[in-house]
Amino acid sequence: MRQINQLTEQYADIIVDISHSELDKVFQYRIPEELAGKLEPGNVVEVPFGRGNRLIRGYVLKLADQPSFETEKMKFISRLVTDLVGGDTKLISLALWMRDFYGSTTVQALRTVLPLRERGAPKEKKKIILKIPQDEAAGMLAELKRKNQKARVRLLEALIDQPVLPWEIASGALKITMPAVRAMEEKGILDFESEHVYRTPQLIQSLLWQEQEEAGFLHDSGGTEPKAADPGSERSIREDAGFLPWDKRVPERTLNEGQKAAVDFICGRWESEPDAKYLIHGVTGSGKTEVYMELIAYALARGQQAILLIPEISLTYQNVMRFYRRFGDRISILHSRLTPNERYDQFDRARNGDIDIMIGPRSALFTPFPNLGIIIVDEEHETSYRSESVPRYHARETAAKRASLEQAKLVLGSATPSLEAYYGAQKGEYHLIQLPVRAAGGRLPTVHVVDLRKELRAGNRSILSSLLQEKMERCLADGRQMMLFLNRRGYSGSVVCRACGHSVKCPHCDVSLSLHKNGRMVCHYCGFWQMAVQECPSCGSRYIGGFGAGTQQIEEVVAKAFPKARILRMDADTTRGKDGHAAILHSFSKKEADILIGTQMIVKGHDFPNVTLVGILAADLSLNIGDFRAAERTCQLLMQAAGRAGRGTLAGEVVIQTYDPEHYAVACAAAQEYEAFYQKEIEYRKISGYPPAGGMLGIHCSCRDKEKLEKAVAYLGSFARRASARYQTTILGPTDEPVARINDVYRKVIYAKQNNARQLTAFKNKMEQYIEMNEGYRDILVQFEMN
DNA sequence: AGCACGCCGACT
DNA sequence: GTCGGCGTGCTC
Repeated sequence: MRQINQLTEQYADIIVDISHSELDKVFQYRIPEELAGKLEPGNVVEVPFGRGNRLIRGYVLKLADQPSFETEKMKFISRLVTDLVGGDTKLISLALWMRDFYGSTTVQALRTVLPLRERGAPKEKKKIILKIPQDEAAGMLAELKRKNQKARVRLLEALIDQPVLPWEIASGALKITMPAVRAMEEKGILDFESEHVYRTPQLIQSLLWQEQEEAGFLHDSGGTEPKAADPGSERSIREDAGFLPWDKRVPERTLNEGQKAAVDFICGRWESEPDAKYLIHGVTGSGKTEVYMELIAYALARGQQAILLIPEISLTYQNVMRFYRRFGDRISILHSRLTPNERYDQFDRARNGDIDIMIGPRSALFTPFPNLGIIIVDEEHETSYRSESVPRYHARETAAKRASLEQAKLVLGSATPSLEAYYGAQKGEYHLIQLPVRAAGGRLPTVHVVDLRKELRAGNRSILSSLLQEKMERCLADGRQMMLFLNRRGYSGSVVCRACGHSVKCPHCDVSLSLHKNGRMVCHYCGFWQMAVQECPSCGSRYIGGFGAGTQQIEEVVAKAFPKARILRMDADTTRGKDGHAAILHSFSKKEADILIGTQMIVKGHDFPNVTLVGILAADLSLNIGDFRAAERTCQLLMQAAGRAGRGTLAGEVVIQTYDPEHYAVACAAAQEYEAFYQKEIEYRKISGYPPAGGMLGIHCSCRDKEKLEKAVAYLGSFARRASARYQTTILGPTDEPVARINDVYRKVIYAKQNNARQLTAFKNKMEQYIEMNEGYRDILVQFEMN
């Protein structure tokens, strides 16, 4: 018996749950008898670690039949934490790929890919509390100083200043270690407490979400589908959305020629090209969603599951309802308001076969379906597909990787594809599918371009050109609605002195404060505010005031020009409330307002059939942001904004105001010619070696200490230049990030360009290794971003 | 990261 | 001589 066990004994390769490069390697453990045969890759276990054998969490990477470490020294796994079915070998491969490609520790990658259920009440907050009176502590401080017990002196000084001290501060800034605290605790000087902090009750959060759902029901009938016009009120829709099996449902409307061709094209290759990738380039309103639904239905019919990625912003009730109507309860939806536990539960349902379709932002990509058939990335060009935390993965690229691991289809969809996707299509990595006509039969809008320089020469200094004013009048007279879109990028509303040019900056961030109507100057990065100044802090002049156009100012101007019009404004301020965003859109769709004024957020994926006019107030503002994607962003934004007009049966018009009408981003958007834009832009990328023509690595460094950062980054830059000879990379920088300081943390960046992805990854690894080895980067947060 | 082990300076 | 701080090195 024992011998048989010996012979068949397996060993578990485990990654310990400590994100430290020194520990970022495989540790092998023995599997106790009671767990034999029960472990699978992806399981979470508790293992004894270190001399003290303290129990820590670990991830099972794989099982091995042969030990790769002396078995005598090998310890046993203590217990299985989540006794759920593992077998997530492919997701683990995906995590390891993410680690290598984007740069992170194995744990960080695993944590992103295999989200964990938080245990009971694990969220502990450790604190140190001074137990003796402060004057007594002061006496003790003198004694400690005499004894030269530096660590304790630092701690006591801090405690006299602040009797309750969070452990993070003590261990971080003060470099206090556990033994020091223990000793002082024993002497009765302080108390060491770990207080259980419970996260916000989940119930409230889900209620908030439901509330938004309720609001969504009310205006869902404003959707484009003719079917929604039935007298069925919100109640019957809800019941209809109930729990019929998906295959009992009918397609919500028949597909047009183009849609049908797209579906046939992809389904026709389902078997013969199991890991084929597709890019659907469909003009705004071309009905990509219907195509997605057919593809998903096809996958489901074959016993496969589907993931639909959407940008967070377009997770509106209208969109979601259409899927519910079609697929019923086989769907689950992730959204930002789910707690980690709730999110985990949804993944669990996917694993158990309770659901077949997952819809959600970035993170939905990691849904552990047993037989994934298709991944769809809607609005593939959206910037929110790039994660801002390590590993800084891009959902489009990662989806492609997962699709090939699972032999699943990948479908990207956009009206304005990213250069990456379109370039991929040109190279034959993606099948390109064009949907050039609007599904509802509507025509693409007529676009007018207004040269603001001419306007100024003609003596019109208003934000509204005469053409736009004219169109607005017409639109209002016809009882239609309009959207005014301000393409702004942080400049607007800044407070500038007209005498000396001084602009008022946030004391914590390197951005100008924005002047708001309530007389406050607000920082849009950290939320800092102060009352508006009356005199210039620099020269004392009284000629200081708001400069540039913020949405508030535009609202005022429009209100003055059209006193009878009902205006809604949507920006960071008016949507701050829990559901401000949805409430405003809801109100606008109910025609409670004639004019909707807003920033980027009004552009994304909302259908308002009664909107016939879209005004873009300053098209080129985002051209000057100093990012190689500036032109791409601008063109996409303009085309998307223009696409908001004439979504129903009514013809739409668009007025683009610009200082730079000749710029190809503006001109191509105005002509609605994506292809032309792509040709110009890819040429520029090729010449200058920017993605997607070449690979680019961003090394983002940040630190609270400005000098330390500058010094470290300078060294890093010169090391990068020395290494660049071997890896044939071109180094740019170091330079400040576009926002050089946020919340008192300074930020710098170095870029490396290299056409060969493999070489660039090797270069990244070299840099990673160098940073690990050098003490000088201890306090610097370094993040890699692969493009 | 976090913990034990061990060296060296201060004080009974 | 001993106490205990703080540096050093290792973790299957």
